[in-house]
Amino acid sequence: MAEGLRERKKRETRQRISDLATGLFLERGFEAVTIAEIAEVADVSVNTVYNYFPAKEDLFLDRSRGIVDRLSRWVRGRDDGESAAEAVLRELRAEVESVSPRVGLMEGYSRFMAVIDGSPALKARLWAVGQDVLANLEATLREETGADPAETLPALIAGQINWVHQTAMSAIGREMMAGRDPKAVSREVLVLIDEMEGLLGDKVLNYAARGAR
Amino acid sequence: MAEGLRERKKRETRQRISDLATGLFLERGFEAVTIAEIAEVADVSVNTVYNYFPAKEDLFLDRSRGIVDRLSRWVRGRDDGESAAEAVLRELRAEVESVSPRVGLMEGYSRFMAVIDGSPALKARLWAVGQDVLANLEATLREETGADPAETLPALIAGQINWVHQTAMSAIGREMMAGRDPKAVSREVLVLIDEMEGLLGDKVLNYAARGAR
DNA sequence: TTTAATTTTGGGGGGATTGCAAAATTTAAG
DNA sequence: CTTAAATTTTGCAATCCCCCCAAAATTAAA
Repeated sequence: MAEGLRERKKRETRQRISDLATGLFLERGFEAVTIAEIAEVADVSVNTVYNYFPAKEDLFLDRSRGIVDRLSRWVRGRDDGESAAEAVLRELRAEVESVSPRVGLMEGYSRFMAVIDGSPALKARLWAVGQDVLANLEATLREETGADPAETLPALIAGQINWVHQTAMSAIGREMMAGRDPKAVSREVLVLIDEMEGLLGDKVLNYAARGAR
Repeated sequence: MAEGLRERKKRETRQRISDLATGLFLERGFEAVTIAEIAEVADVSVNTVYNYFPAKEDLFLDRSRGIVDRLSRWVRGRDDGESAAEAVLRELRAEVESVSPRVGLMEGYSRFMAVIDGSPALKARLWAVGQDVLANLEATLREETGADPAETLPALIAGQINWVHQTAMSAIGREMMAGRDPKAVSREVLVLIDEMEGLLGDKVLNYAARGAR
């Protein structure tokens, strides 16, 4: 599967447009930058921008697509005897504890969050992504437990697990945007995660334990 | 405080525009109806429509503003010895059990939900309203418990309570949209609420109990 | 009746997004 | 290497949401 010139160019063009656009957004905010301007800076036509990105938001949130199965992967990879919620808590803690940029714990994330915070369109889009994550998780829980389609529990458990994840992520976003130090935020969020775990009911904490009974 | 001619006319005009717009949306969907068309049907100028409604979505979700303090009111009105979560569960059950149109349990709600479901803009707006509800609830919990501003628990409890409410509401929306009978949905959702209560942790269920120390 | 305050309207324009067909580029074939 | 087919880029026109401003119409107040 050798990659031809055409494919490579397409990939490069797409990346260049996204990078330049992101730079402009970080500098001046989402709404202040026009598609026409991005096209000009990237030296392509406006239509070409739309050939690669269906909407303006996709220029900034290009990566967010890759995380729709994040929770699902964590659940699928749970250890023996470990429940779905426990696996998510463990993985989440690992990311936070290691001050991973994948959860936004990095220098410069504050500007990124500020751009999102300043744009209702971006916030709405992020929420939509979150909905996909939730639907995905519910489907995974159903598969993993072989639950009857009429069963409502998987959706509820997914909701609870998703709440933990979302709450942690938004806490990170909020604190980072406030200019806090990533390591300090990491410590705080770990405490927050402990607190959330303490609030969860036993049924949630034990749902879909691998190899149980 | 007699109401002058001017005020009455304004109120009537606003209502007429909203009603006509809603009718068109229900008939043909949100995006398929243009503001210009609404203005024409209402016999006003496009600018007048914008004088009353800041955005197109407000023409359809005009009422949703009045519910931002719904959960807060329920919590504030909790009985002696009753916690915040218990109060919300009680009020929610009462609404659902009485097949109240306020929670969407009514004839014709299916078409309403279908319009929302078919429009990302409307869904995003509803989510934003939900965020307001959540923020409101958190503030109320802080007030009611006199929690320290640095305390994170109120936000978490608010999140859990909000989850119950949102989940119940979206279940209603989903089932109603599927053309189910309101009374049947009412019964089902009551079961769902029981199930959710069974998932909540004790700390959540007992938070902010009135009169407790 | 005159004057002040408030609404409505028309006109203009910016910016996102879409559709279409022509032009440019890359690939494949001969 | 030349040519034809496939793919990408581009220009152009158009739709629609939304905003701004000043003139015109309407209502309230003096």
